[in-house]
Amino acid sequence: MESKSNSPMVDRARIDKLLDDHNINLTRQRRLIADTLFARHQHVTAEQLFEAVKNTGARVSKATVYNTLGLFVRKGLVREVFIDSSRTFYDSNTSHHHHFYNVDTGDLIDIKERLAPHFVDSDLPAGTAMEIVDLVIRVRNSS
Amino acid sequence: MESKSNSPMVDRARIDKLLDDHNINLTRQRRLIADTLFARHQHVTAEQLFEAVKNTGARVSKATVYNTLGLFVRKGLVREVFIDSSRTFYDSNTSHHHHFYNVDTGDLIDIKERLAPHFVDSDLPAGTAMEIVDLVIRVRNSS
DNA sequence: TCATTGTTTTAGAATTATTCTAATTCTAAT
DNA sequence: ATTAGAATTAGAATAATTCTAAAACAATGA
Repeated sequence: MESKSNSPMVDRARIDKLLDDHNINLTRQRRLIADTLFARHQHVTAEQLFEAVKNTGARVSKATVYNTLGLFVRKGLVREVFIDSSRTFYDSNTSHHHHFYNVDTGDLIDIKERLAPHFVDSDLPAGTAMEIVDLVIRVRNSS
Repeated sequence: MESKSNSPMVDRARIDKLLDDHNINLTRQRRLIADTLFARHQHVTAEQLFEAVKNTGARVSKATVYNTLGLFVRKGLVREVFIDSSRTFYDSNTSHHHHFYNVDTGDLIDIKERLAPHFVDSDLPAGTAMEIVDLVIRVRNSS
């Protein structure tokens, strides 16, 4: 039994259900991208994901990787983490957590503890509601 | 008494001293950029600053605005705040504080209180040292 | 079943933020 | 003044991201 897929067959149903549960229409490209992205918990850039998908032998354009990641973000499947102007990461873990970013290695590491301060509505600017809290702690290798 | 400068003469000495105190060589372009940037506390993108400088009648290239902002960041005169892939703000206030970002208006608003969690060395990944804590609370207009 | 129409998705092309590098300007020494 | 080296500038190149026109798909009716 052969397969061109980059993930074991047992995962196919899981990925399909994941997309379906989030009201995302199934397409060949979206499956390929999701297979690679959700193979494990990871932080990847659009470029890295594009390369990873390409390495499975699949043909998907970079624009589609961007479009699909944007869709996944809107649908709550992945979370965007903005590190700097040329490093937007996509985190396959959407649970509420924060990140260490190692400026020397480029690694993004989860902060397990919920150490973020708690904000209540009255803390926010008048007429606004909280969307999301982004906490990134930049660290460097202590040489 | 006339002046092509976009800031009152009383500020000239202040700006010059500011750059000098941070070991930044004075040049025509850097003065023009700093005059506009430090006219008041503000959060601006490189593009906005470029336009603002241009509106004073001065001729400075956009590349120089980018290069100069990068230099100012390295010298600790301004702080970079990464909001998303096409919105890097430069904050003329370098004191330790965080931001509300209104996704509807694009406004960046200081959080006065030091509500960020306190991290000690042992909280950090092994072999790393803290660089900076970036906390951005995204809010939206509650319609 | 097969057009027809409207909707969704894809990906090449265009855009735009940012960086790079070659040319220019400045500084210091002779 | 002239040269040599360092610092600075800005036009050109790059690369991340978005746009849009074409392609694929879905739904409807003859």
